[in-house]
Amino acid sequence: MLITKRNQYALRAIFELAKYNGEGPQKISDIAQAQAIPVKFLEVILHQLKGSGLVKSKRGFYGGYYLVRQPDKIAVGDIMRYMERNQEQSQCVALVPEINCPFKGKCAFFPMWNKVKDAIYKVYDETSIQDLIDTDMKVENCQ
Amino acid sequence: MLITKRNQYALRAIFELAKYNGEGPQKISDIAQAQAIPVKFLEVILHQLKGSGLVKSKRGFYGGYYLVRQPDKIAVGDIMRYMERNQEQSQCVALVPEINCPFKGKCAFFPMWNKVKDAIYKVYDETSIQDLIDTDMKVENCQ
DNA sequence: CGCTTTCTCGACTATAAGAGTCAGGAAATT
DNA sequence: AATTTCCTGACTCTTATAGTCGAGAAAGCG
Repeated sequence: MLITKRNQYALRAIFELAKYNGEGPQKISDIAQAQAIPVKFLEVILHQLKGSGLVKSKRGFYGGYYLVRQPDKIAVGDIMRYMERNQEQSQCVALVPEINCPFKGKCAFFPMWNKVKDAIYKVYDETSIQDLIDTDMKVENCQ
Repeated sequence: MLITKRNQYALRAIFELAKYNGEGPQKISDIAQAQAIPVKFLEVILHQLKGSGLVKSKRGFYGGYYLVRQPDKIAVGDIMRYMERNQEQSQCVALVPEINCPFKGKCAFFPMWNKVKDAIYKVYDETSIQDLIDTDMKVENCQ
């Protein structure tokens, strides 16, 4: 699979937060239900996302998660870049861990993999969470 | 990993065949050695690739695999499309098997995933095996 | 012809990344 | 004080992918 569940869930969680942006913190359990994500797994993911500075949380009765920025100021690329940050350094364009590459520094495919990566992130960077919400509304109305 | 080993090996195998294009069939074992691919695994992959019509094989003493088309007439996209053909129908843009999608037909992310897929295949289609060989020569000379 | 080389091909096992869970703890709120 | 919610590390489970095995069949060689 091209995109891990974890990353998809991260995207969907922020998408869900954006829907209720300005209405106070949203509970993990509600987000999980709305986006069909296992609650415990989402706990882990949202906690991880705090590190990105995109979301903050509040504990207690009226607790939950909320967005720090407006949905139109958050690009999908911001989220994906954060979620993939650990792989970035060590991997040849999100593909082969460089340590295991038998063609270190002499790989004919390297430039192409880079182009692929750039092309993917171009789409990610051109898509804001607000765009996704707009799409969502269209889809809901049509069918 | 974005690209499976299997698909990378398929690409590398055809790349290797292209290097010796016109010099008769190349043995699996030679290709495997040159591209650091487990022999038995490569057997499976090359056999699979016959179905694409890109390669043919010959058994016996001077046997091996060879390209049907010229390297400049083979795009990386041709290979990748063939290797991923089974996933294509059932998967939402090489991502989530549609059967398991909780948002059937109403997914706000669907258009973005399509754009991503198109962007990737645009790069693949614009890169011929001959391009990779040209890149390879440059890389070899520089270092 | 018999021998070697090479591809053929289904069935099998192994591995590792990712998915998801558990259990107890800590802060807010009422 | 009680309840609700997030916090957090350590754990297990699952599945796709990777890779192997072994017997067989065509092609050429001498």
